[in-house]
Amino acid sequence: MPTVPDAAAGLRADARQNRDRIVEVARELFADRGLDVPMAAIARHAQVGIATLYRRFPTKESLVTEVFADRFEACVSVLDDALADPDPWRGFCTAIEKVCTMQAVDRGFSTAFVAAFPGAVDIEQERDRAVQGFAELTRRAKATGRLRADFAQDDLALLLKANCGVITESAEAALAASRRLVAYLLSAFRAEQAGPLPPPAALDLHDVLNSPASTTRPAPDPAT
Amino acid sequence: MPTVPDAAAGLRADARQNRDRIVEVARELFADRGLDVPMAAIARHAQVGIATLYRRFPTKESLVTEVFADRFEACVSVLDDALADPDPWRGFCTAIEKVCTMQAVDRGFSTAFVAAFPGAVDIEQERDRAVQGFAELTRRAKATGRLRADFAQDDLALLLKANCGVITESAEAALAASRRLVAYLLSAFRAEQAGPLPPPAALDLHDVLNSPASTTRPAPDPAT
DNA sequence: CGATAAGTGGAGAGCCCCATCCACTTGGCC
DNA sequence: GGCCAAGTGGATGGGGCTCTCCACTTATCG
Repeated sequence: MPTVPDAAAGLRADARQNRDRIVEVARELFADRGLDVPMAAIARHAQVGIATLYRRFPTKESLVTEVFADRFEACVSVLDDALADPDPWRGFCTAIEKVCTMQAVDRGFSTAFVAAFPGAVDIEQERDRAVQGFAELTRRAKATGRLRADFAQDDLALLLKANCGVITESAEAALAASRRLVAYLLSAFRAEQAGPLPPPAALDLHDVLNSPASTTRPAPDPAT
Repeated sequence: MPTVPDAAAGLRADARQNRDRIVEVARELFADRGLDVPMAAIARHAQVGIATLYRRFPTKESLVTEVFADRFEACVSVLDDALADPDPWRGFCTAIEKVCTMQAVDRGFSTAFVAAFPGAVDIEQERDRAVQGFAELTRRAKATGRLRADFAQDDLALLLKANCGVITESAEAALAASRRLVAYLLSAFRAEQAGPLPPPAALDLHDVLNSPASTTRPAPDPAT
Protein backbone atom coordinates (compact mmCIF):
# COMPACT_ATOMS: atom_id res chain seq x y z
CA MET A 1 0.00 0.00 0.00
CA PRO A 2 1.91 3.09 -1.15
CA THR A 3 -0.97 5.42 -0.32
CA VAL A 4 -2.04 6.30 3.19
CA PRO A 5 -3.88 3.49 4.96
CA ASP A 6 -6.31 6.05 6.34
CA ALA A 7 -7.11 9.72 6.08
CA ALA A 8 -6.01 9.94 9.72
CA ALA A 9 -2.41 8.98 8.93
CA GLY A 10 0.40 11.08 10.39
CA LEU A 11 -1.68 12.30 13.27
CA ARG A 12 -0.42 12.37 16.81
CA ALA A 13 -1.69 9.43 18.84
CA ASP A 14 -4.17 11.42 20.93
CA ALA A 15 -5.35 13.38 17.92
CA ARG A 16 -6.04 10.22 16.04
CA GLN A 17 -8.03 8.84 18.94
CA ASN A 18 -10.10 12.00 19.03
CA ARG A 19 -10.65 11.90 15.32
CA ASP A 20 -11.85 8.33 15.45
CA ARG A 21 -14.19 9.12 18.30
CA ILE A 22 -15.60 12.06 16.39
CA VAL A 23 -16.37 9.96 13.35
CA GLU A 24 -17.89 7.22 15.46
CA VAL A 25 -20.11 9.61 17.39
CA ALA A 26 -21.09 11.49 14.25
CA ARG A 27 -22.10 8.22 12.63
CA GLU A 28 -24.43 7.39 15.49
CA LEU A 29 -25.95 10.84 15.76
CA PHE A 30 -26.45 11.22 12.03
CA ALA A 31 -28.00 7.77 11.94
CA ASP A 32 -30.81 8.41 14.33
CA ARG A 33 -31.26 12.18 14.25
CA GLY A 34 -30.52 12.98 10.64
CA LEU A 35 -27.95 15.25 9.08
CA ASP A 36 -29.09 18.41 10.78
CA VAL A 37 -27.66 17.53 14.15
CA PRO A 38 -25.46 20.51 15.12
CA MET A 39 -21.69 20.29 15.00
CA ALA A 40 -21.63 21.39 18.65
CA ALA A 41 -23.65 18.33 19.65
CA ILE A 42 -21.22 16.03 17.88
CA ALA A 43 -18.28 17.69 19.58
CA ARG A 44 -19.95 17.45 22.96
CA HIS A 45 -20.80 13.78 22.60
CA ALA A 46 -17.29 13.05 21.39
CA GLN A 47 -15.97 14.94 24.41
CA VAL A 48 -13.85 17.29 22.36
CA GLY A 49 -13.97 21.03 21.77
CA ILE A 50 -15.60 22.45 18.68
CA ALA A 51 -12.24 23.66 17.45
CA THR A 52 -10.92 20.12 17.44
CA LEU A 53 -13.82 18.99 15.35
CA TYR A 54 -13.30 21.79 12.86
CA ARG A 55 -9.56 21.19 12.75
CA ARG A 56 -10.17 17.66 11.46
CA PHE A 57 -13.15 18.49 9.30
CA PRO A 58 -13.03 22.07 8.05
CA THR A 59 -16.66 21.94 7.05
CA LYS A 60 -19.69 19.97 8.07
CA GLU A 61 -19.98 18.55 4.61
CA SER A 62 -16.51 17.07 4.85
CA LEU A 63 -17.51 15.29 8.03
CA VAL A 64 -20.63 13.94 6.39
CA THR A 65 -18.62 12.72 3.44
CA GLU A 66 -16.13 10.97 5.68
CA VAL A 67 -18.81 9.40 7.83
CA PHE A 68 -20.73 7.95 4.92
CA ALA A 69 -17.82 7.01 2.71
CA ASP A 70 -17.91 3.40 3.85
CA ARG A 71 -21.65 3.23 3.33
CA PHE A 72 -21.19 4.23 -0.26
CA GLU A 73 -18.57 1.56 -0.61
CA ALA A 74 -20.98 -0.89 0.93
CA CYS A 75 -23.48 0.05 -1.74
CA VAL A 76 -20.96 -0.71 -4.43
CA SER A 77 -20.21 -4.09 -2.92
CA VAL A 78 -23.91 -4.80 -2.68
CA LEU A 79 -23.99 -4.23 -6.40
CA ASP A 80 -21.04 -6.53 -6.94
CA ASP A 81 -22.83 -9.24 -4.99
CA ALA A 82 -25.91 -8.71 -7.09
CA LEU A 83 -23.93 -8.94 -10.32
CA ALA A 84 -22.40 -12.18 -9.07
CA ASP A 85 -25.80 -13.75 -8.56
CA PRO A 86 -26.55 -16.26 -11.30
CA ASP A 87 -30.17 -15.09 -11.26
CA PRO A 88 -30.08 -11.45 -12.39
CA TRP A 89 -33.64 -10.72 -11.32
CA ARG A 90 -33.01 -12.03 -7.85
CA GLY A 91 -29.79 -10.02 -7.77
CA PHE A 92 -31.71 -6.95 -8.86
CA CYS A 93 -34.31 -7.36 -6.12
CA THR A 94 -31.76 -8.17 -3.47
CA ALA A 95 -29.60 -5.18 -4.30
CA ILE A 96 -32.53 -2.83 -4.09
CA GLU A 97 -33.74 -4.35 -0.85
CA LYS A 98 -30.33 -4.11 0.75
CA VAL A 99 -29.71 -0.52 -0.23
CA CYS A 100 -33.17 0.54 0.86
CA THR A 101 -32.69 -1.18 4.18
CA MET A 102 -29.45 0.70 4.61
CA GLN A 103 -31.37 3.88 4.01
CA ALA A 104 -34.17 2.97 6.38
CA VAL A 105 -31.84 2.11 9.21
CA ASP A 106 -29.76 5.26 8.89
CA ARG A 107 -31.62 8.54 8.70
CA GLY A 108 -28.54 10.54 7.81
CA PHE A 109 -27.37 8.16 5.13
CA SER A 110 -30.82 8.20 3.68
CA THR A 111 -30.72 11.91 2.92
CA ALA A 112 -27.01 12.05 2.21
CA PHE A 113 -27.39 9.29 -0.33
CA VAL A 114 -30.26 10.84 -2.18
CA ALA A 115 -28.55 14.22 -2.15
CA ALA A 116 -25.28 12.79 -3.37
CA PHE A 117 -26.68 10.52 -6.01
CA PRO A 118 -27.63 12.89 -8.80
CA GLY A 119 -25.08 15.66 -8.29
CA ALA A 120 -22.43 13.81 -6.35
CA VAL A 121 -20.25 15.57 -3.84
CA ASP A 122 -16.80 14.22 -4.56
CA ILE A 123 -17.25 10.48 -4.54
CA GLU A 124 -18.05 10.69 -8.21
CA GLN A 125 -15.88 7.77 -9.12
CA GLU A 126 -17.65 5.36 -6.79
CA ARG A 127 -20.90 6.76 -7.96
CA ASP A 128 -20.17 6.24 -11.62
CA ARG A 129 -19.11 2.69 -10.95
CA ALA A 130 -22.33 2.06 -9.08
CA VAL A 131 -24.42 3.61 -11.83
CA GLN A 132 -22.72 1.53 -14.50
CA GLY A 133 -22.97 -1.60 -12.41
CA PHE A 134 -26.64 -1.02 -11.91
CA ALA A 135 -27.08 -0.43 -15.61
CA GLU A 136 -25.52 -3.79 -16.31
CA LEU A 137 -27.66 -5.45 -13.66
CA THR A 138 -30.73 -3.89 -15.17
CA ARG A 139 -29.78 -5.04 -18.64
CA ARG A 140 -29.35 -8.62 -17.49
CA ALA A 141 -32.56 -8.60 -15.48
CA LYS A 142 -34.44 -7.39 -18.51
CA ALA A 143 -32.83 -10.09 -20.61
CA THR A 144 -34.34 -12.74 -18.35
CA GLY A 145 -37.75 -11.28 -19.07
CA ARG A 146 -38.56 -10.81 -15.40
CA LEU A 147 -37.84 -7.08 -15.26
CA ARG A 148 -40.21 -5.05 -17.35
CA ALA A 149 -38.63 -3.69 -20.51
CA ASP A 150 -39.67 -0.10 -19.90
CA PHE A 151 -37.88 0.09 -16.57
CA ALA A 152 -35.76 3.21 -16.84
CA GLN A 153 -32.36 3.82 -15.37
CA ASP A 154 -33.76 6.83 -13.54
CA ASP A 155 -36.31 4.65 -11.83
CA LEU A 156 -33.62 3.69 -9.35
CA ALA A 157 -33.29 7.30 -8.26
CA LEU A 158 -37.05 7.48 -8.17
CA LEU A 159 -37.21 4.49 -5.86
CA LEU A 160 -34.44 5.77 -3.63
CA LYS A 161 -36.05 9.15 -3.25
CA ALA A 162 -39.43 7.60 -2.58
CA ASN A 163 -37.85 5.34 0.00
CA CYS A 164 -36.21 8.36 1.57
CA GLY A 165 -39.63 9.93 1.86
CA VAL A 166 -41.02 7.15 4.01
CA ILE A 167 -38.10 7.31 6.44
CA THR A 168 -39.80 9.20 9.23
CA GLU A 169 -40.65 8.68 12.86
CA SER A 170 -39.00 5.80 14.70
CA ALA A 171 -36.43 3.55 13.13
CA GLU A 172 -38.72 0.54 13.46
CA ALA A 173 -41.57 2.28 11.70
CA ALA A 174 -39.22 3.55 9.01
CA LEU A 175 -37.92 0.10 8.35
CA ALA A 176 -41.37 -1.41 8.17
CA ALA A 177 -42.54 1.33 5.82
CA SER A 178 -39.49 0.95 3.62
CA ARG A 179 -39.93 -2.81 3.46
CA ARG A 180 -43.48 -2.48 2.33
CA LEU A 181 -42.82 0.25 -0.19
CA VAL A 182 -39.97 -1.70 -1.73
CA ALA A 183 -42.09 -4.83 -1.93
CA TYR A 184 -44.78 -2.88 -3.74
CA LEU A 185 -42.34 -1.31 -6.16
CA LEU A 186 -40.47 -4.51 -6.91
CA SER A 187 -43.77 -6.13 -7.66
CA ALA A 188 -44.54 -3.25 -10.02
CA PHE A 189 -41.17 -3.69 -11.71
CA ARG A 190 -41.97 -7.24 -12.72
CA ALA A 191 -42.62 -7.80 -16.38
CA GLU A 192 -46.00 -9.46 -16.09
CA GLN A 193 -49.04 -7.19 -15.95
CA ALA A 194 -46.91 -4.26 -17.09
CA GLY A 195 -49.39 -1.59 -18.07
CA PRO A 196 -48.44 1.65 -19.80
CA LEU A 197 -46.28 4.06 -17.84
CA PRO A 198 -45.83 7.81 -18.06
CA PRO A 199 -42.41 8.73 -19.48
CA PRO A 200 -39.48 9.05 -17.08
CA ALA A 201 -38.56 12.41 -18.63
CA ALA A 202 -40.02 15.77 -17.73
CA LEU A 203 -43.26 16.98 -19.20
CA ASP A 204 -44.95 20.28 -19.82
CA LEU A 205 -46.23 21.74 -16.60
CA HIS A 206 -48.78 24.23 -17.86
CA ASP A 207 -51.31 21.63 -18.94
CA VAL A 208 -51.53 20.33 -15.43
CA LEU A 209 -51.47 23.66 -13.69
CA ASN A 210 -54.43 24.80 -15.70
CA SER A 211 -56.56 21.85 -14.62
CA PRO A 212 -55.44 21.16 -11.08
CA ALA A 213 -57.19 17.99 -10.06
CA SER A 214 -60.63 19.60 -9.92
CA THR A 215 -61.79 18.67 -13.38
CA THR A 216 -63.91 15.65 -14.11
CA ARG A 217 -60.93 13.56 -15.10
CA PRO A 218 -59.96 13.36 -18.76
CA ALA A 219 -56.85 11.41 -17.75
CA PRO A 220 -56.15 7.94 -19.10
CA ASP A 221 -57.41 4.99 -17.13
CA PRO A 222 -54.69 2.95 -15.41
CA ALA A 223 -57.04 0.03 -14.83
CA THR A 224 -56.41 -3.23 -16.63
CA MET B 1 -74.61 32.45 5.69
CA PRO B 2 -74.78 33.19 9.39
CA THR B 3 -71.07 32.56 9.91
CA VAL B 4 -68.33 34.84 8.63
CA PRO B 5 -67.83 34.55 4.89
CA ASP B 6 -64.10 34.67 5.48
CA ALA B 7 -61.59 34.77 8.28
CA ALA B 8 -60.82 38.29 7.10
CA ALA B 9 -64.24 39.61 8.04
CA GLY B 10 -64.48 42.86 10.00
CA LEU B 11 -61.15 44.11 8.81
CA ARG B 12 -60.61 47.61 7.58
CA ALA B 13 -60.58 47.82 3.78
CA ASP B 14 -56.86 48.39 3.44
CA ALA B 15 -56.06 45.75 6.02
CA ARG B 16 -58.13 43.23 4.20
CA GLN B 17 -56.37 44.00 0.95
CA ASN B 18 -53.04 43.49 2.64
CA ARG B 19 -54.16 40.25 4.19
CA ASP B 20 -55.32 38.90 0.88
CA ARG B 21 -52.08 39.87 -0.77
CA ILE B 22 -50.11 38.17 1.99
CA VAL B 23 -51.98 34.92 1.55
CA GLU B 24 -51.65 35.06 -2.20
CA VAL B 25 -47.93 35.74 -2.09
CA ALA B 26 -47.37 33.11 0.56
CA ARG B 27 -49.18 30.57 -1.55
CA GLU B 28 -46.90 31.23 -4.49
CA LEU B 29 -43.71 31.26 -2.47
CA PHE B 30 -44.58 28.14 -0.51
CA ALA B 31 -45.52 26.43 -3.75
CA ASP B 32 -42.21 26.75 -5.46
CA ARG B 33 -39.72 27.21 -2.64
CA GLY B 34 -41.20 25.01 0.05
CA LEU B 35 -42.31 25.81 3.55
CA ASP B 36 -38.99 27.13 4.75
CA VAL B 37 -39.21 30.41 2.93
CA PRO B 38 -38.69 33.10 5.61
CA MET B 39 -41.55 35.20 6.88
CA ALA B 40 -39.56 38.29 5.98
CA ALA B 41 -39.48 37.24 2.34
CA ILE B 42 -43.24 36.82 2.30
CA ALA B 43 -43.71 40.25 3.85
CA ARG B 44 -41.33 41.83 1.36
CA HIS B 45 -42.99 40.25 -1.65
CA ALA B 46 -46.40 41.25 -0.33
CA GLN B 47 -45.06 44.78 0.17
CA VAL B 48 -46.01 44.95 3.81
CA GLY B 49 -43.97 45.19 6.98
CA ILE B 50 -43.21 42.13 9.04
CA ALA B 51 -45.39 43.43 11.83
CA THR B 52 -48.39 43.47 9.53
CA LEU B 53 -47.79 39.89 8.60
CA TYR B 54 -47.52 38.83 12.22
CA ARG B 55 -50.59 40.85 13.18
CA ARG B 56 -52.70 38.76 10.81
CA PHE B 57 -50.93 35.48 11.43
CA PRO B 58 -49.43 35.33 14.93
CA THR B 59 -47.28 32.37 13.98
CA LYS B 60 -45.85 30.96 10.82
CA GLU B 61 -47.82 27.79 11.31
CA SER B 62 -51.07 29.73 11.31
CA LEU B 63 -50.14 31.22 7.95
CA VAL B 64 -49.35 27.81 6.56
CA THR B 65 -52.64 26.45 7.82
CA GLU B 66 -54.57 29.31 6.24
CA VAL B 67 -52.72 29.03 2.95
CA PHE B 68 -53.34 25.33 2.56
CA ALA B 69 -56.82 25.14 4.03
CA ASP B 70 -58.44 25.18 0.60
CA ARG B 71 -56.08 22.52 -0.64
CA PHE B 72 -57.20 20.22 2.10
CA GLU B 73 -60.77 20.93 1.18
CA ALA B 74 -59.91 20.16 -2.41
CA CYS B 75 -58.59 16.80 -1.26
CA VAL B 76 -61.86 16.05 0.44
CA SER B 77 -63.81 16.93 -2.66
CA VAL B 78 -61.50 14.77 -4.72
CA LEU B 79 -62.52 11.94 -2.44
CA ASP B 80 -66.18 12.79 -2.86
CA ASP B 81 -65.76 12.65 -6.62
CA ALA B 82 -64.05 9.30 -6.30
CA LEU B 83 -66.82 7.93 -4.14
CA ALA B 84 -69.36 9.10 -6.70
CA ASP B 85 -67.64 7.16 -9.46
CA PRO B 86 -69.64 4.03 -10.32
CA ASP B 87 -66.36 2.16 -10.78
CA PRO B 88 -64.70 2.11 -7.33
CA TRP B 89 -61.33 1.01 -8.65
CA ARG B 90 -61.24 3.81 -11.17
CA GLY B 91 -62.30 6.20 -8.43
CA PHE B 92 -59.54 4.89 -6.22
CA CYS B 93 -56.88 5.39 -8.88
CA THR B 94 -58.17 8.79 -9.88
CA ALA B 95 -58.26 10.07 -6.33
CA ILE B 96 -54.71 8.99 -5.70
CA GLU B 97 -53.50 10.47 -8.96
CA LYS B 98 -55.19 13.77 -8.30
CA VAL B 99 -53.89 14.16 -4.78
CA CYS B 100 -50.38 13.18 -5.79
CA THR B 101 -50.49 15.68 -8.62
CA MET B 102 -51.52 18.35 -6.16
CA GLN B 103 -48.51 17.42 -4.09
CA ALA B 104 -46.15 17.41 -7.04
CA VAL B 105 -47.24 20.80 -8.25
CA ASP B 106 -46.96 22.47 -4.86
CA ARG B 107 -43.78 21.92 -2.89
CA GLY B 108 -45.15 23.48 0.25
CA PHE B 109 -48.40 21.59 0.17
CA SER B 110 -46.49 18.42 -0.36
CA THR B 111 -44.67 18.67 2.95
CA ALA B 112 -47.52 20.36 4.81
CA PHE B 113 -49.82 17.57 3.78
CA VAL B 114 -47.57 14.76 4.86
CA ALA B 115 -46.80 16.53 8.11
CA ALA B 116 -50.45 17.20 8.84
CA PHE B 117 -51.76 13.82 7.85
CA PRO B 118 -50.75 11.62 10.76
CA GLY B 119 -50.78 14.14 13.61
CA ALA B 120 -53.00 16.79 12.13
CA VAL B 121 -52.59 20.42 13.05
CA ASP B 122 -56.11 21.60 13.67
CA ILE B 123 -57.98 20.58 10.59
CA GLU B 124 -58.68 17.29 12.30
CA GLN B 125 -62.29 17.24 11.31
CA GLU B 126 -61.56 17.48 7.60
CA ARG B 127 -58.85 14.94 8.05
CA ASP B 128 -61.06 12.41 9.76
CA ARG B 129 -63.65 12.80 7.07
CA ALA B 130 -61.01 12.20 4.43
CA VAL B 131 -59.67 9.16 6.23
CA GLN B 132 -63.11 7.65 6.59
CA GLY B 133 -63.99 8.43 3.01
CA PHE B 134 -60.84 6.78 1.82
CA ALA B 135 -61.57 3.77 3.98
CA GLU B 136 -64.93 3.43 2.30
CA LEU B 137 -63.39 3.85 -1.13
CA THR B 138 -60.84 1.19 -0.30
CA ARG B 139 -63.52 -1.18 0.89
CA ARG B 140 -65.49 -0.78 -2.31
CA ALA B 141 -62.43 -1.13 -4.51
CA LYS B 142 -61.51 -4.34 -2.74
CA ALA B 143 -65.06 -5.59 -3.19
CA THR B 144 -64.70 -5.31 -6.95
CA GLY B 145 -61.68 -7.58 -6.75
CA ARG B 146 -59.41 -5.10 -8.51
CA LEU B 147 -57.67 -3.76 -5.43
CA ARG B 148 -55.57 -6.36 -3.69
CA ALA B 149 -57.10 -7.58 -0.44
CA ASP B 150 -54.01 -6.95 1.66
CA PHE B 151 -53.92 -3.27 0.81
CA ALA B 152 -53.70 -1.55 4.16
CA GLN B 153 -55.21 1.73 5.20
CA ASP B 154 -51.73 2.99 6.09
CA ASP B 155 -50.55 2.35 2.57
CA LEU B 156 -52.11 5.65 1.60
CA ALA B 157 -49.80 7.47 3.99
CA LEU B 158 -46.97 5.35 2.67
CA LEU B 159 -47.74 6.42 -0.87
CA LEU B 160 -48.11 10.07 0.05
CA LYS B 161 -44.83 10.13 1.89
CA ALA B 162 -43.08 8.32 -0.93
CA ASN B 163 -44.56 10.77 -3.38
CA CYS B 164 -43.36 13.62 -1.21
CA GLY B 165 -39.88 12.16 -1.40
CA VAL B 166 -39.72 12.41 -5.18
CA ILE B 167 -40.79 16.06 -5.17
CA THR B 168 -37.39 17.64 -5.75
CA GLU B 169 -35.73 19.85 -8.29
CA SER B 170 -37.89 21.65 -10.83
CA ALA B 171 -41.66 21.46 -10.80
CA GLU B 172 -41.68 19.75 -14.19
CA ALA B 173 -39.29 17.04 -13.04
CA ALA B 174 -41.23 16.61 -9.81
CA LEU B 175 -44.46 16.13 -11.68
CA ALA B 176 -42.95 13.61 -14.06
CA ALA B 177 -41.39 11.68 -11.20
CA SER B 178 -44.62 11.68 -9.25
CA ARG B 179 -46.57 10.50 -12.24
CA ARG B 180 -44.28 7.59 -12.78
CA LEU B 181 -44.11 6.61 -9.14
CA VAL B 182 -47.86 6.67 -8.80
CA ALA B 183 -48.27 4.59 -11.95
CA TYR B 184 -45.89 2.01 -10.54
CA LEU B 185 -47.62 1.90 -7.18
CA LEU B 186 -51.11 1.74 -8.58
CA SER B 187 -49.99 -1.14 -10.72
CA ALA B 188 -48.66 -2.83 -7.59
CA PHE B 189 -51.95 -2.24 -5.81
CA ARG B 190 -53.86 -4.27 -8.36
CA ALA B 191 -55.13 -7.60 -7.20
CA GLU B 192 -53.57 -9.74 -9.93
CA GLN B 193 -50.04 -10.98 -9.34
CA ALA B 194 -50.27 -9.93 -5.72
CA GLY B 195 -47.29 -11.60 -4.10
CA PRO B 196 -46.69 -11.68 -0.34
CA LEU B 197 -46.06 -8.35 1.35
CA PRO B 198 -44.27 -7.45 4.55
CA PRO B 199 -46.70 -6.32 7.27
CA PRO B 200 -47.71 -2.66 7.40
CA ALA B 201 -47.00 -2.59 11.13
CA ALA B 202 -43.64 -2.01 12.76
CA LEU B 203 -41.19 -4.83 13.24
CA ASP B 204 -38.29 -5.59 15.51
CA LEU B 205 -35.29 -3.55 14.53
CA HIS B 206 -32.51 -5.52 16.19
CA ASP B 207 -32.68 -8.42 13.76
CA VAL B 208 -31.93 -6.14 10.90
CA LEU B 209 -29.35 -3.99 12.63
CA ASN B 210 -27.34 -7.05 13.46
CA SER B 211 -27.13 -8.12 9.84
CA PRO B 212 -27.01 -4.83 7.95
CA ALA B 213 -27.23 -5.73 4.31
CA SER B 214 -23.79 -7.30 4.22
CA THR B 215 -24.83 -10.89 4.83
CA THR B 216 -25.40 -13.35 2.05
CA ARG B 217 -29.12 -12.74 1.99
CA PRO B 218 -31.35 -15.02 4.04
CA ALA B 219 -34.31 -12.83 3.14
CA PRO B 220 -37.37 -14.17 1.33
CA ASP B 221 -37.35 -14.03 -2.43
CA PRO B 222 -39.88 -11.59 -3.91
CA ALA B 223 -39.63 -13.22 -7.31
CA THR B 224 -42.60 -15.22 -8.52
C1' DC C 1 14.60 16.32 30.44
C1' DG C 2 13.45 20.20 27.97
C1' DA C 3 12.24 22.29 23.40
C1' DT C 4 8.83 22.65 19.94
C1' DA C 5 5.38 21.77 16.89
C1' DA C 6 1.09 19.66 16.99
C1' DG C 7 -3.15 19.67 19.30
C1' DT C 8 -6.83 21.66 22.22
C1' DG C 9 -10.94 24.23 24.21
C1' DG C 10 -14.08 27.86 24.62
C1' DA C 11 -15.43 32.50 23.54
C1' DG C 12 -17.45 34.86 20.02
C1' DA C 13 -18.09 36.74 15.10
C1' DG C 14 -21.35 36.59 11.53
C1' DC C 15 -25.60 35.03 9.73
C1' DC C 16 -30.41 33.71 9.41
C1' DC C 17 -34.57 32.78 11.51
C1' DC C 18 -39.15 33.63 14.25
C1' DA C 19 -41.45 36.77 16.81
C1' DT C 20 -42.28 41.38 19.48
C1' DC C 21 -42.56 46.39 20.59
C1' DC C 22 -43.63 50.98 19.86
C1' DA C 23 -43.90 55.43 17.77
C1' DC C 24 -46.19 56.84 13.69
C1' DT C 25 -49.97 56.87 9.92
C1' DT C 26 -54.54 56.33 8.05
C1' DG C 27 -59.28 54.80 7.06
C1' DG C 28 -63.99 55.43 8.55
C1' DC C 29 -67.71 57.44 11.16
C1' DC C 30 -69.90 61.71 13.17
C1' DG D 1 -63.14 68.36 8.61
C1' DG D 2 -61.73 66.13 12.76
C1' DC D 3 -61.27 62.36 16.04
C1' DC D 4 -59.63 57.84 17.26
C1' DA D 5 -59.31 53.12 17.02
C1' DA D 6 -57.37 50.21 13.74
C1' DG D 7 -53.48 49.47 11.15
C1' DT D 8 -48.53 49.95 9.89
C1' DG D 9 -43.30 49.53 9.40
C1' DG D 10 -38.73 49.00 11.00
C1' DA D 11 -35.73 48.26 14.81
C1' DT D 12 -34.87 44.90 18.01
C1' DG D 13 -34.68 40.76 21.06
C1' DG D 14 -33.55 36.05 21.51
C1' DG D 15 -32.05 31.71 19.83
C1' DG D 16 -29.60 28.51 16.82
C1' DC D 17 -26.36 27.45 13.48
C1' DT D 18 -21.57 27.19 11.11
C1' DC D 19 -17.12 28.38 11.49
C1' DT D 20 -12.75 31.28 13.38
C1' DC D 21 -9.31 33.02 16.61
C1' DC D 22 -6.04 32.70 20.13
C1' DA D 23 -3.97 31.69 24.48
C1' DC D 24 -2.96 27.38 26.64
C1' DT D 25 -1.62 22.25 27.01
C1' DT D 26 0.69 18.03 25.73
C1' DA D 27 2.80 14.26 22.98
C1' DT D 28 7.05 13.31 20.86
C1' DC D 29 11.96 13.30 19.87
C1' DG D 30 16.91 14.29 20.33
